[in-house]
Amino acid sequence: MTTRWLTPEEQRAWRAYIAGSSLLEDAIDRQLQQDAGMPHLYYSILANLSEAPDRRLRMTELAEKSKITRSRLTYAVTRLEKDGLIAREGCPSDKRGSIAALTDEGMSVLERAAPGHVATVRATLFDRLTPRQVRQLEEIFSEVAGALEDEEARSTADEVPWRRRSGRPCS
Amino acid sequence: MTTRWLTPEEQRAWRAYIAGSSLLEDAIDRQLQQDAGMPHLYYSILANLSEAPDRRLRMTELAEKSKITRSRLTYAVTRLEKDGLIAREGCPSDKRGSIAALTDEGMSVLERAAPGHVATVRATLFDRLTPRQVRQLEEIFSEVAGALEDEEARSTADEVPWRRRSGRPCS
DNA sequence: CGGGCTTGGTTCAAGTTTGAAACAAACTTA
DNA sequence: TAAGTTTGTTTCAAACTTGAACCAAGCCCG
Repeated sequence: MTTRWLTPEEQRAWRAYIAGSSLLEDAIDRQLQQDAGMPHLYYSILANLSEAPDRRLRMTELAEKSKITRSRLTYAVTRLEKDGLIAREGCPSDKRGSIAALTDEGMSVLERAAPGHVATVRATLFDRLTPRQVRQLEEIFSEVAGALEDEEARSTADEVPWRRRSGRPCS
Repeated sequence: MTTRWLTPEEQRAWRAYIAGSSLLEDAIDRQLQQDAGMPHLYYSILANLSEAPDRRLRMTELAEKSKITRSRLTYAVTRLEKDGLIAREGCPSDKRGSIAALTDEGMSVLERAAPGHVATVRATLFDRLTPRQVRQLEEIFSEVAGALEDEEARSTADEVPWRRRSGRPCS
């Protein structure tokens, strides 16, 4: 099939998105690195933990909430643990499992960093958008996220499909 | 000043954006890594070069177009040069300068990768959006990018302002 | 029970990113 | 014109990311 290239409007949107999202992430990373000594992702991990019941979560769940690989999370948690912001606990019910728990210090670092972070997000994003644009932003990225999550679910479920029926034809 | 927290709508939009943009970049990186052996950023660098007059650009210009630091670009170009996709040339008019030129091989790698890349961008983003949303996407991120670029310009211009007038008071 | 597959997590090497420092050429100005 | 500053780029070490490989512990079924 011959490629359907992007229309001029799509091109413009795509370029604006690439530029804007990259500058935005940079700005947020810089602010958090300055004021809290950690990149945005690490802050988000702490934030996700802080909202979990009892402020603790299995590694896999935390990775899913944070939309990152387990491997990346392992590295991040190791760092945050060294900093004393997270504690690792074994999972009693499943001895394979490991639980990340936000420490009191982690919570207070998070609380101290939050105002500056929100201020940056406002200054760079929300204070520049109309309410309608805020709604559109949500719709657009919910759609994208939803689609990509489904796809991921489907692709891991179907993994190597020809293996799932011991090679015999459908019947 | 007491923090203006995000409204519930803003919260939802922000979370959707964080999740969606991160999954989107991952998907695009994976596709390009698979099919072209390079991450999205490197592809964009080649694309930016391909559009420049004579397919060559000063490092700093290329870094600006790509919205990345010079340091990051140096690393990327070094890699792409090893792969034979870019050639470095000295700048005749300014001996400090260095020019990145897209090689023929670089151009053809780019051309071969383009269809798959566009297909992914379509499948994950544009084929899921209404024309109105495409327009909004452009407006939102143009606004953000514009603001952050201005800010950057302003901050580098004003650098250490108390030094610019040999310390004497305004008069 | 006892293989064999799946799941939860970590480890490892290779690749990338970051920000500060280093360099060198160009510019400015006394 | 020499000293000092700015500009263009690279270098370096430390931090982070990636994906594949690995190691256990649970699960399943004959």
